[in-house]
Amino acid sequence: MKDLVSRCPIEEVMQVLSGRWPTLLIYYLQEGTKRFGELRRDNPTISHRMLTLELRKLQEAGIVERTEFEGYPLRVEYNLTPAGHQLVPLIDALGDWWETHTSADVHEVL
Amino acid sequence: MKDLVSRCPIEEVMQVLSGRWPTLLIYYLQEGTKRFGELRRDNPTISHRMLTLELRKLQEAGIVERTEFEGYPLRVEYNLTPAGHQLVPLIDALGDWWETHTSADVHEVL
DNA sequence: AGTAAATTACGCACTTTTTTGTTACCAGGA
DNA sequence: TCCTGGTAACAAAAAAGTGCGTAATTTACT
Repeated sequence: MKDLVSRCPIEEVMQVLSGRWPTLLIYYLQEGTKRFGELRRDNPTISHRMLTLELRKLQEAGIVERTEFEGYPLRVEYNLTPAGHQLVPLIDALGDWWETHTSADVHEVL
Repeated sequence: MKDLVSRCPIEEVMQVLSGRWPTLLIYYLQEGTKRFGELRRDNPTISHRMLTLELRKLQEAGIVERTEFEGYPLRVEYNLTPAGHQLVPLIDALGDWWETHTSADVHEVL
């Protein structure tokens, strides 16, 4: 998904939230401040390249805040911004919708 | 995003909604029944292969319903399912969140 | 005391994998 | 022949993974 096809805000959010990692990272950051290495341990299958890339993207989108501390070894902390926190219930709502609509329903792919 | 990393419903929805097209297609189908060709005209930059692929995915996810009519030339109609309609406000909420949080805010990337 | 090694959060270049696009082809009636 | 709504095969593009390097300080060993 290189660039957008419309100027619709929905397309813009989805560009940020699309993929396996954004919502997972938001989910873990919701628990509180996390360091780079902690996030790696939280999701062991992400590569460090992807993790930095995704964190940068979320940061640019104003969802995540990055704080770098002086000293060695380098220490960096990640948090959700206020906007990021506001986003959480919306994402949860999607999860809830999915659960309810896949449980009772008719269209099951068996 | 080949397969999932957790059994979290959020990851499952995002697998379906990720990418440029799913939300756009839902948006257009919200207007009512659409035929394959109409959807192509609605989003001229999608390739017909992608369109079929995405529609199949949405269909399997229980968001879209496909109705095939006998006769030639072949006629096929697409609709949102009830679950699909319920999903719309949730997606809109994301768009609204994006709008409000990118407009007033501090983290602008200029 | 002196040296070696580990630590943290990446960036960069290169390779592999995955996704998307392109083209050709199908059916049968107007 | 064109129309519709596809499918299948191959090609191109994009995304993701891998391994190496880096910085300055602690810790580990001899």
